[in-house]
Amino acid sequence: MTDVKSKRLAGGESFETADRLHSAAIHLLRRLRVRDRESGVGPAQLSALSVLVLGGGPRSLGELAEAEQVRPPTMSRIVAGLVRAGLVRRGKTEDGRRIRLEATAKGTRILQEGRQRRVESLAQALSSLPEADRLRVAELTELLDQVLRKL
Amino acid sequence: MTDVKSKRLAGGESFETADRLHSAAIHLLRRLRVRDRESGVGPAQLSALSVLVLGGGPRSLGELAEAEQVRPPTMSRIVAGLVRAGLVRRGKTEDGRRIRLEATAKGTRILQEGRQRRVESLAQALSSLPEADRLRVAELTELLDQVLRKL
DNA sequence: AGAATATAGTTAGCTATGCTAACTAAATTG
DNA sequence: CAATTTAGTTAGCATAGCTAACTATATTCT
Repeated sequence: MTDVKSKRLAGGESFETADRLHSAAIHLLRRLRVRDRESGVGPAQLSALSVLVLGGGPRSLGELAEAEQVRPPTMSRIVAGLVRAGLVRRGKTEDGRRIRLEATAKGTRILQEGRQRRVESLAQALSSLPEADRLRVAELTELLDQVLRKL
Repeated sequence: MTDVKSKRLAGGESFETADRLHSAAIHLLRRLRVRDRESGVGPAQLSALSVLVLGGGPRSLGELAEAEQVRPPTMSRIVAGLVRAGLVRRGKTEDGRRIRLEATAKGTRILQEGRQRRVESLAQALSSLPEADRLRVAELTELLDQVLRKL
């Protein structure tokens, strides 16, 4: 398992890039997550809420769990917190087992505000880059989205 | 607070890019963190350990807390877990209040293995890209490092 | 020197978030 | 219509975030 070379053969020179990308993502979120605490909503709740608000409408609990890569019991509790806080509404579906989860107006507002705060400082850092680099980052972010779809 | 325009003036058109970059980072880590669980070491412990192993040598608890953007009591408990698991060693310094935290050989090994696993799937996704795109992702990573230094 | 203050870490207690195991209720299948 | 499968919840455990309050060591001030 400590044999780095065999893994490099599998991943090619991509390993180095992957490692740095991973590290950059960690440090990026580590900085931004501090601002999330201002919203008074936990990080998992905020993330689940963002799927409901930005991810295109209502979902079942199982779909939410899948999107967030957590187990159903974990999502069940996260949703319970969101409902208690009045940020998400539980609805019924044709299938009596499934629930329909939808963000409330308050939930949508809270999420947008938090998102605003979070992204603000990152946007400022980007602004300080030279024009050319800024455009390049925008361009490459698209590419990154493509890579993530393959994960 | 819901006035997006005023923020866009502050951050310029960078806001859109920042938002997407932020989202990409979230999704990236959401996928990779699942594999971290295989190591049997919690995410906060793993991250703190990585600072000690990859961040260039021993640190005090306060420095670790700063690097991880958490409060001292939180880091105190994270370190306690790492020491209990034999991954980190507590040492003394000239200043009797400060402690010197250093990764053990086992800690270093565990971290490298986990890092390997984590990055593996990302590296594979990168490998499936056309050569040109792969180089562009590498480019983005460099730019991203620059941006992070400004955060 | 000795008292007052500041700094580094820890402990205690709260909430949130991950998990697995075991349960309930509804739908589907045989 | 009984057996199985599926969706979600409940219970119980560990980790990880916080603040408040404490201990111990250093530093500063009289």
